[in-house]
Amino acid sequence: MAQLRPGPNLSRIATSLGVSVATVSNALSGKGRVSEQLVGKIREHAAELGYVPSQAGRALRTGRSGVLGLVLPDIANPLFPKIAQAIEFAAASAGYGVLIADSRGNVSAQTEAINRLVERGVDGLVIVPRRATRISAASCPVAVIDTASTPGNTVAADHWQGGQLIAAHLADLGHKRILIIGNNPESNVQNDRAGGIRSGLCPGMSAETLWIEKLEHQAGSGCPLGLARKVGEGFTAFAALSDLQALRVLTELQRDGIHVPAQASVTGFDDLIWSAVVTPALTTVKMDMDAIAEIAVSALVKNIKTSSTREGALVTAEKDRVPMQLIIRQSSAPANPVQEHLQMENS
Amino acid sequence: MAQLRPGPNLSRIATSLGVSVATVSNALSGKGRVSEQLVGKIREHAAELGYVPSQAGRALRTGRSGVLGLVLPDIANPLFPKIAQAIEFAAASAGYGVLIADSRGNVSAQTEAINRLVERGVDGLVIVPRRATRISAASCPVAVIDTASTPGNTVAADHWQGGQLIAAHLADLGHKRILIIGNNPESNVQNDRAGGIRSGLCPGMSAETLWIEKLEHQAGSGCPLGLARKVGEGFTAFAALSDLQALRVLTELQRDGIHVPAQASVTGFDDLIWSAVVTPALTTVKMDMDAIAEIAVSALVKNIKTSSTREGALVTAEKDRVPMQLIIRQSSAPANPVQEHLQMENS
DNA sequence: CTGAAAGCGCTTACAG
DNA sequence: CTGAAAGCGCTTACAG
Repeated sequence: MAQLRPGPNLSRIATSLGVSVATVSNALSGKGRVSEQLVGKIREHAAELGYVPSQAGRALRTGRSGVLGLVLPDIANPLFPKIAQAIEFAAASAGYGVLIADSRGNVSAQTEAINRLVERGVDGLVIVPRRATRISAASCPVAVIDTASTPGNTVAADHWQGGQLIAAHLADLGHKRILIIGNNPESNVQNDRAGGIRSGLCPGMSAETLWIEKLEHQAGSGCPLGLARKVGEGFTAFAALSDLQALRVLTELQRDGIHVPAQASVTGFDDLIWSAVVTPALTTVKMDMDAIAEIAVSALVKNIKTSSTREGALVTAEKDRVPMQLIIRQSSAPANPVQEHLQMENS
Repeated sequence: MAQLRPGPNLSRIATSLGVSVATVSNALSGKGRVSEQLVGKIREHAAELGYVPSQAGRALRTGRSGVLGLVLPDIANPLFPKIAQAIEFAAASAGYGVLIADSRGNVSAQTEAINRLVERGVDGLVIVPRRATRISAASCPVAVIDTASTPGNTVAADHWQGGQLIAAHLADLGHKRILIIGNNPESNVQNDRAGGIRSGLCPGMSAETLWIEKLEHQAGSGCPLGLARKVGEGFTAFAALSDLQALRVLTELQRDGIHVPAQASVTGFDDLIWSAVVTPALTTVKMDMDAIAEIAVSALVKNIKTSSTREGALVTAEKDRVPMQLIIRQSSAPANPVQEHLQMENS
């Protein structure tokens, strides 16, 4: 049988150096009590040989794979890149790999995705759940990222506070009538954001909410939202509950000859890739994904290292709310001369 | 020491059934020659017990982890969701898991990411390279996804042909002067697309290329591109080399009072999430990511199963070019009454 | 400070 | 058709 892993293993280093594998293992891991000089010699030799420890061997022995699973409701979601990047970074920093699984489609696909990951032996799971799914305890520690309203949630952006930032910003700009625009009345995230906006309104301000239908991505753009008419009715600010909807709002207004921000302000959420690219650039509220990922991963890792059984439960200790941050861009500049002047200069 | 994996293992099933582990293993894998009835009994019992094979044990024994690595130049890239989703699906269908790594930043980060994955014991690697990186042969099979112009490339969308689709579409619409808009003259992908467009022009048509600077995502929108002036100069079609740039073009034109598509057509590439959402919806050219992923993964899997050594090289046998597909939406409807009528009806 | 030994769970020739 | 045995590479008590 061919040598499957061409690289050297512990015993090759051991024999080559005339010591035992146990000593090599201890020297390399820094755990056992090995003499300084021997440690040096062993490490040097290992490096020379280009030794790479076998994850399989280690995993079999320790019962830990060193891998975390990431389950997403829909990888095609535009927020995904940021989540994945942040989780991957946090995991890599903690010495873990990240296995992905897409629960595209329904809830049963989510369960399947979780199972696939568990079968691959992940030590823990980061789950961004679909709608308001309750995650039935998997057989490993689980961290859930969504909103405070989600049962079993561990950590999330403070969407409510994010909404308040939008409200305060629009108040500063002097807006009185706000139209909140979402596409999913069932979404915890969107409800938190909308609630935050309403709770943050100042006296004299009012808000209505418009739930628009979800677009089929293939089908081309849906019905016009009639936003120009809303401007006619006196709405001057459109607060979308996601940048994707903000984009829809912005382009429809522009197409219908409404000038943004001179005639109406548009704001979004999430600071998605295009928010800085469109003209005018979108004012938005950003999650601190790196912080969220860091909290989720470290909670998971702590749990993994603590409990010696793999029987996992939700890592619920924390329940962190990570504050969001307002990013002011041109789409919500106030429609007064001073601001317009400034805006022209830096555009 | 606590039982790390709570689940049953082969020997538990074996003793519980009074047979040998070898027989259980053979029955479950369907490889060995085990009597029909015994196979049935064993499988049934395994299912009852909720047996999940240990990947670690299997990996250690076989030298294969059953995991593929996916290396991306920048996970924050908006194309990433589609790539990841497609690769994950293709891999899962072939019985493989997908470990991700982000080579954010420079080329050395890419090498590091590859090493991290190799150290985790991936059986093969799917790499979307940065710029024109040459992938130095890693110690496992590698499939590279980029363009035909990329050295060592295995499979990619036919970006050139995609460009030709755009050219033919604009020709059909009666456009004469085309402005091609890209942001990276070094990019193989963008050059292929631009070349395809130019090569597909009909007699009487002409194209110029405008390379715009890359936006810093944080910095807010960059300088205006002066597109309205280009309309004044007689350009009637703006062919962006990616939907992100198309979005920038579309919103700037609209902000400056140019009506799309009445006064100018706008097209993009990639069918990114927002292309169907904006008003007017973007005409674009779509990659068949599922096909690309399927080809890359199956080439990898074939190579993994064939070669018994893990010494991998680039899986270069195929060199497939997967055709792209034109998706016509409102942003490039011709500016004649008939079309405008149709457009109103289905909008 | 160092080493001999056991064992994690699996698969695969080989023998019966 | 079935089983006994070896061994993948590692870590961890335990003994010296």
